[in-house]
Amino acid sequence: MNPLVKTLHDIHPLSSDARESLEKTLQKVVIEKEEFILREGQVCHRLFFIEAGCFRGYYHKDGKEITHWFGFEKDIVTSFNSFINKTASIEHIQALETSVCWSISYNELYQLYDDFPEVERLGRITCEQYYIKLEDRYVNAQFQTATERYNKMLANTPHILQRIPLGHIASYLGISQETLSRIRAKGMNSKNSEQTHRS
Amino acid sequence: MNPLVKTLHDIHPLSSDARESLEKTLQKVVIEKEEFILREGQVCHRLFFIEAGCFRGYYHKDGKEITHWFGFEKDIVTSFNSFINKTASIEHIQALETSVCWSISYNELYQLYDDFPEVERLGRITCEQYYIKLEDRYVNAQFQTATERYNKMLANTPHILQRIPLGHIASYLGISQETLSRIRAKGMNSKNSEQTHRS
DNA sequence: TTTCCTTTTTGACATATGTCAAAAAAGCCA
DNA sequence: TGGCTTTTTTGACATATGTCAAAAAGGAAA
Repeated sequence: MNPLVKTLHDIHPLSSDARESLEKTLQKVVIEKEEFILREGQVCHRLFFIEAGCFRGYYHKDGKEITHWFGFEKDIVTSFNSFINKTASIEHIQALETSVCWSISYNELYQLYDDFPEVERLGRITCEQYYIKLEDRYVNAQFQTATERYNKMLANTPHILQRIPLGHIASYLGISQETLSRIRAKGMNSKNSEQTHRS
Repeated sequence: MNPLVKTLHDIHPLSSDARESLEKTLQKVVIEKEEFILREGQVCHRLFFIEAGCFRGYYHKDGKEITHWFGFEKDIVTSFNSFINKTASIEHIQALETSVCWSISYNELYQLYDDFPEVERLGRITCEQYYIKLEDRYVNAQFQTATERYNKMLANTPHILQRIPLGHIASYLGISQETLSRIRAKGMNSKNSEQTHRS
């Protein structure tokens, strides 16, 4: 079974008709490292489900790149506002590793919503889950110190630290790379010493 | 017609059966200024649609209150994570003015989702819209300066500044009240002089 | 108006983080 | 291995914002 369909089916059961339509619609696509699936200013017409690899979304501010999200295996990637409202995207979406995805267009997805209420339910549930994750990130972002944000990342999503250059991570945390470096240096002596074990 | 039902119907048409069920289910409730509809630690079992009035969501950090959202007329208010996942809420929800709301319980809502695909569609669309708004706030929160955040608020949601004490707004913007006061003082001389016109 | 209470502003100083430049370390590959 | 590039760290200094305390301003009620 297509891995996305399996993931969805585990969240909420799909009829065999819905499964079949989904499988027929999803397109497999391989994106090379550094390649873009969306550029600032374009309208995002597709969703991507990551089977393997990772992506980042970023935009430019004062000449600097601001990375505001990462996507990994089992994540759904799109420029949300652009996809839903058909507006020009403010962000670039770039593969950080050569990645394997399953992709569906806006029109295909909405046809499935019309044909299969279970699919629309999955759409609703998925959106709710992403909302909750974003809300958590939001509270972190605005109301915790940089050190707290880094430590939370170390505790909750250490895989990000292992796969992504620190420059992107600093940007994601909303601090300069130098500040991130200093936060890491301080943490070294204490119990959170896993960084020292890298080979 | 119930104002929430009208708002929903304008987004996506509801069958008369669905409208009727909704109207039957929604409970009108008046909440006094300063009163809470949810306390930290409780599970949030209900959604509230604001017909008139306003609310804030806040939690405590280092002994201080952190306000992380406001809700006004036509907004839907709940502790999202708690409502969806039935977990203890980390936030308090408090009326900032005496408010009139329409309320529905989790079980009632999910019964409507089962009975009427149009209602579930509205649930999906509403969630998508709230996601987009939150994403915008997130990008603001983490990647703009306090002055930029304040000016954006002045441009996009001036009604908030007129209805809510500056202490709450400073907290919402992620800065101290003193810093907000200084930002406002600086803006005074320039074109954004609307604060000076207050009677 | 006068008093009282709340909200907002101002001042002095402390701290976190940013910026720019350079050094050090790590990764890559011929 | 040696040389080249990229990534990460370190240092010196600038700036934004926080904290605490007090003053000023604004609102409500007698």
